[in-house]
Amino acid sequence: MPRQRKVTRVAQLTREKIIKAASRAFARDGYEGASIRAIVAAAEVNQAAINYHFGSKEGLYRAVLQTALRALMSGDDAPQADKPSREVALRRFVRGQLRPMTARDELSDYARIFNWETLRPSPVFRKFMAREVAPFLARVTELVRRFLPAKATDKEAGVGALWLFGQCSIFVRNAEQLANAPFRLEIDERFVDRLADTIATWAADGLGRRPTKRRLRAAPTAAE
Amino acid sequence: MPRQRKVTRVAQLTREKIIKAASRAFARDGYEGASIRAIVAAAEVNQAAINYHFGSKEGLYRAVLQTALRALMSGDDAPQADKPSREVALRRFVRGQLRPMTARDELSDYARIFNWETLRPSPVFRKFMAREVAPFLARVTELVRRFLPAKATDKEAGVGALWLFGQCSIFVRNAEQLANAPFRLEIDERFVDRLADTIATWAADGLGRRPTKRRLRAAPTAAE
DNA sequence: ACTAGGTTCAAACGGCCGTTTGAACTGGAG
DNA sequence: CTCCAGTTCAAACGGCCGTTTGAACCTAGT
Repeated sequence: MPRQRKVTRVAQLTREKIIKAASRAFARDGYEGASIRAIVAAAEVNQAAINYHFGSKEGLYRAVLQTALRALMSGDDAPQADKPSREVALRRFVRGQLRPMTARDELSDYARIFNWETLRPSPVFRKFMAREVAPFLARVTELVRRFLPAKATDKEAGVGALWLFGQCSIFVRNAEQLANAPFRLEIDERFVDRLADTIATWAADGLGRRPTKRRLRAAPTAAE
Repeated sequence: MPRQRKVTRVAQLTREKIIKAASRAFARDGYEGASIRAIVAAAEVNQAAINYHFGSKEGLYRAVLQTALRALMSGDDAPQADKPSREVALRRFVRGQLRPMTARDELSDYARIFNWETLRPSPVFRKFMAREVAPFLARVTELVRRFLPAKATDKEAGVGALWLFGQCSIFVRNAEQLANAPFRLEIDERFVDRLADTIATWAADGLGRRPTKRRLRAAPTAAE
């Protein structure tokens, strides 16, 4: 599918309908699990429209990832301005990460798409996104660095950033099941606010002290 | 498929070959992504054998989950005996969780199967496993409780347990990609040992202090 | 050695998948 | 108004999926 020379208004609307429906489908079922037929049914367009407008299912996914990344990156420009303390910045980041636990919108769809990618990276993601997420991660790395000793290496800060992501993402991924046994938690805005407090505090206290390397190394692992 | 009255030796061997190949396939591709044809090819058995021995793909998955749970539960009886300090116990747990980062065996397959389940719970998992994993999680909850103030509620300890899981699982899920940009880490036993030290220390320091509730609540979230 | 029942096998079934096709239909520039 | 590039559409294609079938093949008990 070579680049179109002209794009009519209705065609642009079709594209947007498809991307919107596709975002929901890819978030719910993953790239391979989502089907073209389900997407076009939700978008109320013809099946061939996807191959016409995006070339292939993979091309559509690429377009969805572009849309997702643009939305996730543009969301947090404003709070950059007021230079909050590291604790406030951390708490804000954590709360933003936990947002999909209660929110039910396109942003939480995008977050879930990236969750699928961490479990089974698609070829599209590997080639197209690997560099695009780097600046996003760099921002978290800088946040983490504000808690680490000055001489911490880039790799240590990167590990810290990933560590921070992990603390949030497990609650997002299991949000639905937290309501059931054995947790029996009521997931509402109030709960997520308190959870963000807890995680931010625990994380800050953990990062705050320099880890004493090999302090516990004498302990043999269970699996050996 | 009603219960067999007799099971020959060769038939039992066929079942084991299937479960072994299926564990790898389900771990790699997830329940829906793994195909019967790929499993029987790896196991070198006839395609109809799965429906004959397990009734359906879902029945096979149930059998794999049973095998996985049995292996995961039996793995950590021994270290219970010597009553290690809470720090040593924590470090040991973390190292055990990180094991699949370097190990390439059935246990890491099982761990990955459970990772799939947290992203997209299968009906089999919901019905069959919901109660079975409870005791497994209870053990982690007790470990977390040793770091929390005595008056911490069950729900708080449960949140702490999940928090601890999250810190480990993100490294396991992204182990493959840590070697690439922008991390460029060399994942070997030495690295995982040091990572376990770091996580255990950070987690212990975080849990060690009682979180000051609402300390940071004044900060508005970025997404609103 | 015979046989009955447990097990394997190749083939086929219907169904969903992503993609292609070619004709029918528009809408905006001339 | 005309016309044609841009777009929609219904139908079909080949391929992979889980499952079923019925005959062939062991194997253990008599």
